[in-house]
Amino acid sequence: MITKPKGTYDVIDREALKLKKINRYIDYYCEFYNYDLIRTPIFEARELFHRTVGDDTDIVTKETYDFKDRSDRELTLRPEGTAGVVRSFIENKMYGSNMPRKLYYNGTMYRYERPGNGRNREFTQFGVEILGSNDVATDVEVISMPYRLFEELGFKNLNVKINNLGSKEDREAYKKALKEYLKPHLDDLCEDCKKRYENNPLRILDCKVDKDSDILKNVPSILDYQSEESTNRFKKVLEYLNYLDIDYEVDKTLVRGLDYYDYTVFEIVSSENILGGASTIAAGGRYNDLVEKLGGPSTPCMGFACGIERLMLAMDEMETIEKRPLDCYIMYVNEEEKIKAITLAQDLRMSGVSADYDTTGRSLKSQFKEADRLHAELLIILNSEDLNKGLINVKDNLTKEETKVDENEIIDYIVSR
RNA sequence: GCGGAAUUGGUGAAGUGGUUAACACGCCGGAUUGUGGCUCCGGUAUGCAUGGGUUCGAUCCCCAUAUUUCGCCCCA
Repeated sequence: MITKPKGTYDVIDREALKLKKINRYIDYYCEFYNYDLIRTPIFEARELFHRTVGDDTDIVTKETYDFKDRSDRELTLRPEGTAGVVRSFIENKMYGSNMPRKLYYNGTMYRYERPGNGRNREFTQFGVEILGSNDVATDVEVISMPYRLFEELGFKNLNVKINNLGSKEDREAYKKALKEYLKPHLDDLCEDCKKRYENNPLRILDCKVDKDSDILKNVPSILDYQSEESTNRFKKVLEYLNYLDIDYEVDKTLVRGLDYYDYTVFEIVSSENILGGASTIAAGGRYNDLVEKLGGPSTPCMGFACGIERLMLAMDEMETIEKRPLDCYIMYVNEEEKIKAITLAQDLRMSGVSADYDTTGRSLKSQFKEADRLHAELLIILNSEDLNKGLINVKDNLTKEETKVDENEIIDYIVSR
């Protein structure tokens, strides 16, 4: 038997219903928040992700799916969504008009990592990018939009963790201070942190191993090394969050795994037990230098990405998902009735009524059972005798009332119910 | 990449080194030969992830592989 590749999964039955619901909410919400849909390629030039996500990040160094096509082009399956959106923004010269540009995407991403609960090699992210605004209202919108969306989907205990990484200069100043502080304690840190000390000292802050050590408890705060402008900006973000009634918690150890972030960064965490270690359902932040870095005009941006699989997982705990009931189920036994069944089904469907009938040659009894399984609201029980008189037998599956309706009026009769 | 656990039908699962692998749900058929959902009766794994090994004999013991899962790393 050929099985699915490791780290991939099929979406069927109940999962499919959950996915449909999530996707509907996403499209609906994005419309009301005035975001335009964007779809970019699933593979891009390898170079793109090195320049955006960062050469030293794990995502790029250990987790990408890289391949050469038949003309030896170096390509990579996208590990995240922002890079492609920014590339498209520049390539299509979207900066020329209609700024800021508010975009949303919803598609599969690929990372070669160890699969687990809420983690897959092919996974889906929905995300939003606002390009061309440095206003704090933008930061707040990008945080509140997914927060409200998740609430609407049924999430109860959501928590926003937020931090301010400041400008590039702020971060350089802080890194310096951090290294200064850690230098005498270097031997007490875990192996990974020793490596991080040189490449990416900020990441030591959210190290799980050393988290509870006194060294990290007394570490200088990133918030103390920022310019007045940056500090005031962050204050304003928090103030606006209050206006929008978003619960948040400043977490000064929150840094993100992608290199392009600056100023506001955040995560939305769910406390649903089923998520276990995958409790972060969305995360994002500001990236004011990225567009310029990729060759576009200096454009401040803010965005987030959300893991659809994690939403689907958590939805199991929250509610029953049921298939929408069928409007009509048509039953028949002989050939004459069958022909009427297939034509009537077509007419009903074209009139906006969902309809179905048996195609496996089941007994009438089984057809009744099937109708109940589908929660059909109306049963159309065809029989030759009535058909010859131009009548069709319609039974209300709730009241059990049966009516004979003229063949020519059947569509109107059902539609007007 | 490192360490632990798991893997029995469509599903939830019981089980034992030795004839036909419980039970339940579901599904199919019948009682009711064209009006069901209740009830009753019957059917439903040549098979216990895959490949080796130990054994007279393995689903059960051992090894390997795969997949899933938990923790680390990382991250959505």
